[in-house]
Amino acid sequence: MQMADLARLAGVAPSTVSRALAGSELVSQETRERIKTLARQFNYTVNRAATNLRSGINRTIGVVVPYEQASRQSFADPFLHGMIGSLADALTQRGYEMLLVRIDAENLDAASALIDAGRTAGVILIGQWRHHDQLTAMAERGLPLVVWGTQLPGQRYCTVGSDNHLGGQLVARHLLAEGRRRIGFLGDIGLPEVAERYRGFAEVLKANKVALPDRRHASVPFLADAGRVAMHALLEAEPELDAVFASGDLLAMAAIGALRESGRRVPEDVAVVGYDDVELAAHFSPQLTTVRQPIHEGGTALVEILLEMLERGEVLPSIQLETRLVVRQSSHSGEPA
Amino acid sequence: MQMADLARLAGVAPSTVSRALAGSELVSQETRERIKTLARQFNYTVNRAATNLRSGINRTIGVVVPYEQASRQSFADPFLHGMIGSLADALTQRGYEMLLVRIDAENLDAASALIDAGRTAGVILIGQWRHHDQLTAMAERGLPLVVWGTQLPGQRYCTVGSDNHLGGQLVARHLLAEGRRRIGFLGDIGLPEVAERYRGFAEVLKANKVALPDRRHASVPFLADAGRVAMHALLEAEPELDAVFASGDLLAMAAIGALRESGRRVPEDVAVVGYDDVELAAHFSPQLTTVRQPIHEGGTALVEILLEMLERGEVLPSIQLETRLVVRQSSHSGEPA
DNA sequence: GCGCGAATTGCAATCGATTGCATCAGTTCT
DNA sequence: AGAACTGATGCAATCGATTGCAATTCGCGC
Repeated sequence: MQMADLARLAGVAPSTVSRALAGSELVSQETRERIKTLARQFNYTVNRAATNLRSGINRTIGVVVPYEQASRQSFADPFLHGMIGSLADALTQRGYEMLLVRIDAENLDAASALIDAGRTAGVILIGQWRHHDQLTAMAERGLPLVVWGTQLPGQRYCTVGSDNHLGGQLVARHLLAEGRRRIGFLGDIGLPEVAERYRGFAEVLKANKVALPDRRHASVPFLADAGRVAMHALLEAEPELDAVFASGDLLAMAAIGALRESGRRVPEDVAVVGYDDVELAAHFSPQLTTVRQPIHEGGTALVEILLEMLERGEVLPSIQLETRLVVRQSSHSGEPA
Repeated sequence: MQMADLARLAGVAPSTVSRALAGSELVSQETRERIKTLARQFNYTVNRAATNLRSGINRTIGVVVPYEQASRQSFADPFLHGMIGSLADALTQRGYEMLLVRIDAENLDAASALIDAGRTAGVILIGQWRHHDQLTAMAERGLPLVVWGTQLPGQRYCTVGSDNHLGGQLVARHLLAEGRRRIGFLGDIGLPEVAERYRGFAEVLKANKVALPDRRHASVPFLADAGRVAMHALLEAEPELDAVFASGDLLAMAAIGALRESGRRVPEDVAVVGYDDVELAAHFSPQLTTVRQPIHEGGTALVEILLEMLERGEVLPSIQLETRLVVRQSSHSGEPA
């Protein structure tokens, strides 16, 4: 069943059917209704590939979730999940479709093939990973691209994200105020976002003359198992640890599990702070202190900026979302250790 | 830049370029290499809409995640998230693309438009929701469709899922063995999967002459907040509750939070069992006892069955995945209450 | 009664690829 | 040398829609 068939059934030309289904005013109200009804009756839907080809209009957006060969399955992070949900909703609401694509993080510019092939109108990339350079190159080729991540100096592409540097500072100040002094850090500073969090965090500690030796920093991907293992290692290296800043809520939760296993209480013995404020953070036990990244606003912003870039044909400036610390139980004891 | 341009650059006909890029043996090895190199140099990628239109081949699959108007944002469930990740990986690995689509759960057959429009080759639907009838109608129209859900008697479409009935039984037996007698249930039995879990659960209780009055059953969607509220309500109605079976891990976690708030200990005062075994279940505290749904296998099975259905052009039989109880801390106390 | 404009509808070219068939050069065989 | 065949490439129709422009109809004013 195709447009020509429907045209025959309706006794009109295909062009009229095309216009009618598109709701064009050029077709009389009556004909329009008649054709639409007929289409519904016969389960006819306009072929998307043909429309796309002829009109050049494409209303699908590629959402790229890179994976790292090394740390198999980077899809386990609840923050990432929330972001995908938020993007799906934002795109659907604006009448766009969402193509979910996984590519190798070592080869981020494979994402540009989506656009070159006319597959998607634009691309939303989740995370900068280790390839700032590739992203810059893509933006300079004029590819419509928006990245969830942190804003780096002199950056040519558009990012949306929280103020990671500030976030790190907030955590450090909070833990210091809680009287903690032997503070560890969990996260992979090879990733720009994490690096910024670490930078803000380390700055404040330094300004307060609190040491942050290397042994208090465990490099670990966003995976629960890895987090647990890393936390145990951290405790081994520094048994007197009294607080941990995990660069993601998933890591924070895994860390809490490990701390419990080692016989420590949270927050009494060790305070834990996460990053993201995923939905479960408020329902975890103990409820998780964390830096809130407004996920819903983030998804909406990514979509809106990308769509505006498509319309205007130019790269728009990056955005930093409101970033604040949400203090809950995991870091807040009446009597700090 | 399109195929004709590349043909001109290479000094050959477009047809040759087409064959070369498709890796056809009809083109000499040498020409093929030359054209491929040229294409790479100029960032040329074959237009997908055109290919799709002409060849009729479509390698994208629609993954449909329904939402319920009533319980806003059904995208918060970690099990759902894991499933999406698993599907994305399985599809990518087989060279398919994944279109993530949200539709109104009241109108599931909107999913068929994806296929009618040639947008996707087939559809994977997550959850049966309340519209068994619509799904049956779709399958009878011959739409390539696979559903994550539970197998219902006389069903005409293909489902993949755990053995929900067995799962419910396992939970009941376990809780009884732990000495629990006043057991509550959290979940919406309007959903077939949950209904089956409840059926198995209730059967075993009945067979053991343990009462399951209505006041011990709270109907609640898969949302953390709702779970928390429902758990409090359950405690109000039945303060002596000594166990809860939550029909999803998210609900179980929320329930544990609520139990703590009410001053009860888990598992000493109240045992909690979930369903799904999401990744975090093992890292929660207390570690969550739950019925394992093998998510990775599930995603793989959904994809493989759908692809085979596309190939064979017929509906394949449903599958029930291995279903077992994973006993962890949340339900297992040395001395049951 | 004729011309003119507005409202509808139809014609045919077009989007960017794919593919059956024809073509052509070069070998091989007799 | 000519026929038959093989391997590589080109020609042109085709996929299913959209859209600029032409054509038709109708009402209305003069």
